[in-house]
Amino acid sequence: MSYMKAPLRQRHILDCAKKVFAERGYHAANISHICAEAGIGRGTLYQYFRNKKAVFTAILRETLERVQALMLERRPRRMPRPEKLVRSAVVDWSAERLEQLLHTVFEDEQTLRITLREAVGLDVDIEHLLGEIDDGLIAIVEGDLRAAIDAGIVRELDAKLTATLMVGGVEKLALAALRSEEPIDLNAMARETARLHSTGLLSDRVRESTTEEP
Amino acid sequence: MSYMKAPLRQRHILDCAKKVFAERGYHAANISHICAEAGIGRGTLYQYFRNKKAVFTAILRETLERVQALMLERRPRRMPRPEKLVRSAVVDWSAERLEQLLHTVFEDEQTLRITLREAVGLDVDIEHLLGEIDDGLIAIVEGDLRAAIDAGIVRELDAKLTATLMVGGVEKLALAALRSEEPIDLNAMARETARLHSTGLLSDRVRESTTEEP
Amino acid sequence: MSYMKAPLRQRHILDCAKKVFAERGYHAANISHICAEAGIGRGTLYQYFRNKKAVFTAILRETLERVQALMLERRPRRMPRPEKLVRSAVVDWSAERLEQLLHTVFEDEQTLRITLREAVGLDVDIEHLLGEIDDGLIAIVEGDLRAAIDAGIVRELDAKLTATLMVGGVEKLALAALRSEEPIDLNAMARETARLHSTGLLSDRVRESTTEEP
Amino acid sequence: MSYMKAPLRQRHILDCAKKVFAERGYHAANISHICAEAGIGRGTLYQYFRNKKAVFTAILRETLERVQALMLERRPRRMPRPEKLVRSAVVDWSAERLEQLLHTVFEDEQTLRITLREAVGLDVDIEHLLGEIDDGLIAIVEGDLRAAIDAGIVRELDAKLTATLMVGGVEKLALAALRSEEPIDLNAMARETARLHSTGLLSDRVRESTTEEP
DNA sequence: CATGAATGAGGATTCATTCAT
DNA sequence: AATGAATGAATCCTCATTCAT
Repeated sequence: MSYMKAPLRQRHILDCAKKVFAERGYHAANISHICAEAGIGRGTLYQYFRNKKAVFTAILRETLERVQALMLERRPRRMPRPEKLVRSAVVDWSAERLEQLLHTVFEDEQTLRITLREAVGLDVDIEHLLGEIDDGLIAIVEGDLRAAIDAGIVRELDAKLTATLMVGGVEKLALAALRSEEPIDLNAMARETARLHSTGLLSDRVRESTTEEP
Repeated sequence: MSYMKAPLRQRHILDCAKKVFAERGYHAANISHICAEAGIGRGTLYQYFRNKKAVFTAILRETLERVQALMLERRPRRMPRPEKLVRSAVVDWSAERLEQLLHTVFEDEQTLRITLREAVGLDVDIEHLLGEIDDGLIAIVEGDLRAAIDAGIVRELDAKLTATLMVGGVEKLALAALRSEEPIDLNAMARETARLHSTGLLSDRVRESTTEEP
Repeated sequence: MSYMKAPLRQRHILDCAKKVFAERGYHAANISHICAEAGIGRGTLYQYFRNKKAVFTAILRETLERVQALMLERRPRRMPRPEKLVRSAVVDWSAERLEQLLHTVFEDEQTLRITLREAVGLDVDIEHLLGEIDDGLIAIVEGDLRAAIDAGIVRELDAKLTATLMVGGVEKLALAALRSEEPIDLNAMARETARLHSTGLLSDRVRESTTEEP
Repeated sequence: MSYMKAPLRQRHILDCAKKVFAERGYHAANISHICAEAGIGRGTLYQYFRNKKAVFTAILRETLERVQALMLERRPRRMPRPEKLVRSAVVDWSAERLEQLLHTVFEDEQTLRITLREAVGLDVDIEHLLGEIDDGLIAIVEGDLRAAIDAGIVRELDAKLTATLMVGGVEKLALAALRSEEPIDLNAMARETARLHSTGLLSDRVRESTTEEP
């Protein structure tokens, strides 16, 4: 095809592959599909990637790198004392943190689709990568949680487990949206997740404990 | 191999296929693997299932049927007035409901693995089945939530969205356990999920709203 | 199924097989189709026929037997002297003979279809049977021709070759009708064939030979 | 095997396939046989043809194309007045036309065998192609007949039906020759067919009609 | 006899990958 | 470097036939 410097072309192939994998899934996506999308010959792809799986893992690895970059970058900052805060402010802050996380990791819908759907259940190596991405996501949320616990904003709880529940919840919202072919609004999802998890389900009418006077 | 009446053999094949699919995933599992596991010739399988996909969907369909049976069966009962309840009791009850749900739907680890991992991202038909299972799970939790809202136990909130978050959360716990090859303790997961979602994250030290006096 | 004496059941299977083979052709017709049509179990068929091919050849053999019976039966009779005859009478007689032949051999449309279409190009044994049927048909026409030549009604010509042309012609008419899904009118075909072959194409205006005076 | 540019290789495969199909028939011919004959790997064939049937129909389609080309090319020319002609000249001319037709359409014995034997009774699509070939052949002969009728050389008759009879006759001769494994002499067949059909069977001694004077 | 459960040889087809040009 | 022609391992699936019940 047209001239392109090697790194540029690699980037180009990766973008096309991401599109094709997102649309068809790993197995249904052929090397031919990717090469056609990229406008290159079938042999050319093999000058940039060792094999099909290498193309796929390269995509996941980019996602993982974004997650890991975020882990380093998002050192928990000092937090205000809880007495200075109202619940709604915490929810807002929490939602923003989650939004930022989701937007960074799932930078486009294709990445979301690949990570949450097409890469699932493929192969041990890919499963491992997926695990690392998940661990990263959870670790980030967990970090925030720990900081908030330390600051007395969040009560004492199992931070990792809680982070897993939160990430799983928000991902399920995304999956449901993927399925219904609605446009995906990560912000709304983050906001709802933050709200529910912060405040909990129970009505104020439920008593705190038995020991309360009648 | 040995003689077996049709319905029995079908059952037998299905059980073996479930095992093989859970162990190797859809694509890596060959018809030969399943037949070897079942101790039958390759042709025999085709007397009971149209093709490989039909075997797989039969497994999912059984799971779906359990979900749907539970939907009918689990009509929400009368609930006590919230003033009669303490939080821990609600959490216990909620956890029990979730446990029951998980145990019924994911009756064994193989089913769990197939539903949450191996069936993901395969094909539109399978995706559709998975969607129905998910919808069922969520609808069941949603029903409980609505009943609790009506009884004043749970505050007013988007029941479906909340149910989705809860189901997603608990499934993520299960997935994480699958990955780490720990034994899977659905009860613990249900319990933790119920606790977190009931009570929320925030410490009591965070004020309810700005308007409160100092 | 219902009780049936052996020869009767064999007959029944053969009739059903004929129907199925005519409708679907040899390869597309499964043993299952035939057994379903006959209302018997798949194993039962093998008590009456050695294998699939034996069923098919049995059908062809019946046709062949009809042809051979006709060969014996249709000894050429005395024919009138040609001077006693007019062309139209000869055509009529010839058409009748051909009609009789076709009706006897192709006793129903299924037989016609199987003999002319479904049995063609299958296998050496079947090809051989088909050849015998063809030879028989041709020999019968040839016999008539020879008798007519001896009687001076038909001019001296290669009787076998001529018979082949006639049989081929009328079969082609039948094949064309099969293709167009028109109802098959063997009588009309016989009549037209007889007429053309008797009289020839040429107009009277074409001179007999060069030596004629101007 | 060795490198070959696409169109050349396609041609090569087609020629080899023709040979194999002619020798073994459609069902007995495996893809492996064809590839072995062509000296290529099994996968290579699928770069040029979608599937086995596509290879076969490509062969038939080439035959059909030759027939259709001939239809366009062979516009009936002016014919002399019948009074200028003698029968033998007409027969010669007619035979030549038929020879030309047969040689063009059945350019080799393989094509003949495939068209008349191996392609018969296979499948609706193939049957349709065969029908088109037949229709073309018949239309060509029919065109000649109509021209000859217009010129007064051939008497008034059903041109299409007559053409069908002629084509069927000559094809039967070819089939008989195929069966007996004699070498196939299309010229001789054309000649005999032309002669018989032109002149008819009847001896001159049969009177034209009853109304003739004694 | 009748049945239908079990079988496995046999073939078509796909597609990632290699390699000559 | 780019191409696309060639490859063949890998696998699903069909269906005639056998045989236990």
